Amino acid sequence: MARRKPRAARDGVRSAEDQTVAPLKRGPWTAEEDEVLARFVEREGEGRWRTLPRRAGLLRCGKSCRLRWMNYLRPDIKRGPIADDEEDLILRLHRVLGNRWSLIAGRLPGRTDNEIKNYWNSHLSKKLVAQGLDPRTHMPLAAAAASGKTMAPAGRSNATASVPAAAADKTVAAVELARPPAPPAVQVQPTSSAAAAGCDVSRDSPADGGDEDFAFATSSMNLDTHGFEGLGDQFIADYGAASRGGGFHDVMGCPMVDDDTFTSFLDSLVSESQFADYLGAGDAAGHKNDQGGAS
DNA sequence: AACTTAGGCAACCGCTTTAAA
DNA sequence: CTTTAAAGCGGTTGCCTAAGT
Repeated sequence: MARRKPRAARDGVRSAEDQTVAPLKRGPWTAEEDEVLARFVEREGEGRWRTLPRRAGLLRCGKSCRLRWMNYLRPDIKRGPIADDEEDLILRLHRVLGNRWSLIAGRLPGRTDNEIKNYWNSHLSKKLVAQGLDPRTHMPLAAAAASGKTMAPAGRSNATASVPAAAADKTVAAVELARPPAPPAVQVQPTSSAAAAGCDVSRDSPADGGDEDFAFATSSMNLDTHGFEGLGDQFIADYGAASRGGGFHDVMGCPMVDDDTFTSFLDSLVSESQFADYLGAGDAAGHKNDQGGAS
């Protein structure tokens, strides 16, 4: 449901994308528009969003069309309330990934990043607070307050605010993992270490299918005295060794893992049994089950 | 019944990265 | 190498509605 009054109508400002001949429509999508868009995309396929409105005969910007399709019209969208197992998975993934909504959504078939983000903001974050946990760090609120170190907002905004774009990377976290912070629990921030190591810690690229690498994600973990999920940092090292068959790579002076490794790691979160397998046998060869990239 | 408040969520904004020209 | 278009992401906004007073 759309209820937002078009911003242009509120402040008279039009974006560059709106500087077109016909005034673009904003706000709620009508059933007719939905039908036009859905039919067009089904016929022509996704992509070329910028020109799609004109080709489809819609008075919307391409961005709006893409968003509408991705978050609402796509045939594989799952409707209905978030199930308990989905909620549990979101919690676990968020603990690892932070506010990487698209990546989290990529592990919940049929769910969109927007949906998960909204669900988090309106339900889960409050749930954690009610349990005495910091929704950003998943640490006990008292501990977080005492340490004065809380997880910076995950995702690009944080990264961009503190790290030059060119400094983004897949590698930093592994460096941190090799030297986990001393207690009390501290949320590792990619920023300083990235800068120090000259590594790149920002978002993943669309080209890699949307999967963040293991390194960045783990940089968002709570590397407290118990390690990830209380399993201990050794798990991380073991996991990397098992899934790569040779331990973490070392590239440009920064140990790192590839997308497959990280994907397997995420899959292990999706499946408790797989997770247990990793802990037990360390045989990750049969567990690679990439479900695709982000939404 | 009328009014106020808070929650939920779709849509939009600003920004970055990547690829193509 | 530079510029531009396209795609994608996370944060924010603000309308609608249910609950509370």
